[in-house]
Amino acid sequence: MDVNSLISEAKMARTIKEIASLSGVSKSTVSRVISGKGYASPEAREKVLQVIREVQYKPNAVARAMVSKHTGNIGVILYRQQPPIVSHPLYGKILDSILTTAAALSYSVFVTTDQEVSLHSADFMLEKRVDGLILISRFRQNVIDHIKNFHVSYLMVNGTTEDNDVIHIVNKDEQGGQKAAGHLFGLGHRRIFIIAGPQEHRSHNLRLNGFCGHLQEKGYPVPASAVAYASASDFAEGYEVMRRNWGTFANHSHTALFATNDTLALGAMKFLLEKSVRIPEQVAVMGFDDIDLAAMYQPGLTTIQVEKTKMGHDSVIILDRLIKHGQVEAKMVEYEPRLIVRESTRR
Amino acid sequence: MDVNSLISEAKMARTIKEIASLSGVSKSTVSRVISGKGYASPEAREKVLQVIREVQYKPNAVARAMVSKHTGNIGVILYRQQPPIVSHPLYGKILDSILTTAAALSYSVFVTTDQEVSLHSADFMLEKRVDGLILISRFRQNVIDHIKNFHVSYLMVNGTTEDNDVIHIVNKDEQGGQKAAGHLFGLGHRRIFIIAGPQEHRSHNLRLNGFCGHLQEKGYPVPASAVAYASASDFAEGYEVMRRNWGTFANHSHTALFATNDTLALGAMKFLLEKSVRIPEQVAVMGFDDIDLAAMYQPGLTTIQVEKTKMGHDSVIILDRLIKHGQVEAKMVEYEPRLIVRESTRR
DNA sequence: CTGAAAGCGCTTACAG
DNA sequence: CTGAAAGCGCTTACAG
Repeated sequence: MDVNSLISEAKMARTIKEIASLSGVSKSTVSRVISGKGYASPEAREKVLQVIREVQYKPNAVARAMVSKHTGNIGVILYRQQPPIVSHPLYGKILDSILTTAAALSYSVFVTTDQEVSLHSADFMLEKRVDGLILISRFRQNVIDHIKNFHVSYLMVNGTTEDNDVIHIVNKDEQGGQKAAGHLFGLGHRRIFIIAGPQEHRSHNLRLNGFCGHLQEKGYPVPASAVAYASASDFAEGYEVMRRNWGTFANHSHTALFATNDTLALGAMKFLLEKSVRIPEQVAVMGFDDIDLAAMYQPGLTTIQVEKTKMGHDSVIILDRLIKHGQVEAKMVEYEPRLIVRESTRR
Repeated sequence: MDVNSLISEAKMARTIKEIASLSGVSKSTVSRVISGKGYASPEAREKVLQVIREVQYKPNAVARAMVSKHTGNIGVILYRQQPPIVSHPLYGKILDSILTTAAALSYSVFVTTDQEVSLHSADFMLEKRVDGLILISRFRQNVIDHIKNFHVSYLMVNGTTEDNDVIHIVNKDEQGGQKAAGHLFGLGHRRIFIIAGPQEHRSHNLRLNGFCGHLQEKGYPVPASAVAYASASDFAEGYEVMRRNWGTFANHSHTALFATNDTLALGAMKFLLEKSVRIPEQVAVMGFDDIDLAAMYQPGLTTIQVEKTKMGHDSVIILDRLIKHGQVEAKMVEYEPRLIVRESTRR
């Protein structure tokens, strides 16, 4: 059978063996010209390359992985009880950046989601023999311990864990909380209401602490009555918490509102706007994260910017180093958050 | 070497061979108890299962794929020139649904992004020997032709192509456009301004046609001066187009605005709100898609809901059938869009 | 019910 | 410079 008759057939998945026979050389030689390592005469090389082009041969990455012991795949596990998964305003951005960076380094990426305590996704990724794992959000210690048990590179982005062995990529949330407080305080606000997201999340907890700590230092400790704890961190909950606390809020003549993330802040802001509260004239509002929506809202939301793109990018770069060298310089990478002032606090 | 000494070692990737020797049976038997097909004595089964548990054996999916000829992986290629990729308000939702459904069917999913004309991602997925491919958004014909060349199941979600061989999963955009026009017309609006997204996108084009067609039927054809063409479909562009057309808009005393997607509508709305235009009293505004942001905005945006979750879900179900049976009932699956009325058109 | 053998599509030494 | 052989970790007939 000659090359042309093969070309006219429907393209099936070819093998290196077929390429070898069509080129009149051995499998070994084909393998060498494809990989570019090992010798091959110019003539052999030329012929092989030509055949490969003609039959549109695509090397089988599965077979390659089988012998090379690495798949060129990484897994991203995003803990979420339910959607939004990738459409989460913060994690989606981190993931975008992970995808872009991974592609540049020729990794393919599996994206999975799982319950906080479940080992299922992790096991699945382990079976697929991913070269590395990126954990986003909060994972229980049993999941971490389980992953640690196996020889796989992994790290955690924006996560919660007391485990110091785990490589962390995080925002300086406490410092961000301080900056937020500093901004509002500098504007003259003394009676500030706070909507605090779930405190078992490291970031919400640190942001709240940073915020309150700064005001305390200034001599204006935050009274317990000025903090409302949200049981979730989404828009609907922000709206609802504000609604529930509307009485308290108005009675104590608060002049500003801080929420430990933008989504909560925006939910609360929608409620305030519905009540015809003028923002920022009557109430200044601040969030945290700088999700896209913060700039889109009217009025634009003042916030503390988390380096989502940098976090995603660096997580892949660091994971790549971990995969290739088995170790990495620092256990903890922290990013300085930045104050973004928009109309919601501007006078 | 006995089981206990092995357990105490760091867990390396085990092989079926080790399990066999630890259990005192052959590889074949181990394979049979794992797969559950083929006979194995209760004693053998018990012993093997116990050893597997003890050493935390994870079967190597790569080796499995090598022989079974299917990887259990599917690839999602999302065409995007640049971010947002997964954080795109519409595609992110579709992807969430794809991830959830794929997980339920035990598929792992690769998420990649690519330029419209590039074959790179497709080739990469082909080399990884994915069982199937989901194409989201617009792909040029050369990419489609290229994929078609290989024996891989694939389909297109919310995409643009004249190729009738391709299985499509789409929203009834033209009908949606008619519904939008019907709603505004029913409210008494006769002078409606339109911001139309890039017309090379099937959906923007059909939405515009449906909208204009309906008004024409009612005897109120849309004058060319009432349509502004946007060169992109994002928020910034919506804002900018509204800004540029503000003069025309006000002069011709338009009472309503329709944009071919929510993001454009919201951008325009932000501009109007900044100009202190009262919505909906002075201008009613409508978008299309029903992204999360539409409900979050103040005022909430009236829109035409696209079945994002259903589209994502069904794309996986259909792809799965295609993978398993090589064919599928219908070439085209269309969803009926639904009108969602919110404050932006409510009086 | 069980094991030895062959084979999936590659790569990697090792002879020549 | 090139080819034959072994092997990656499984599964699948095929004998026994």
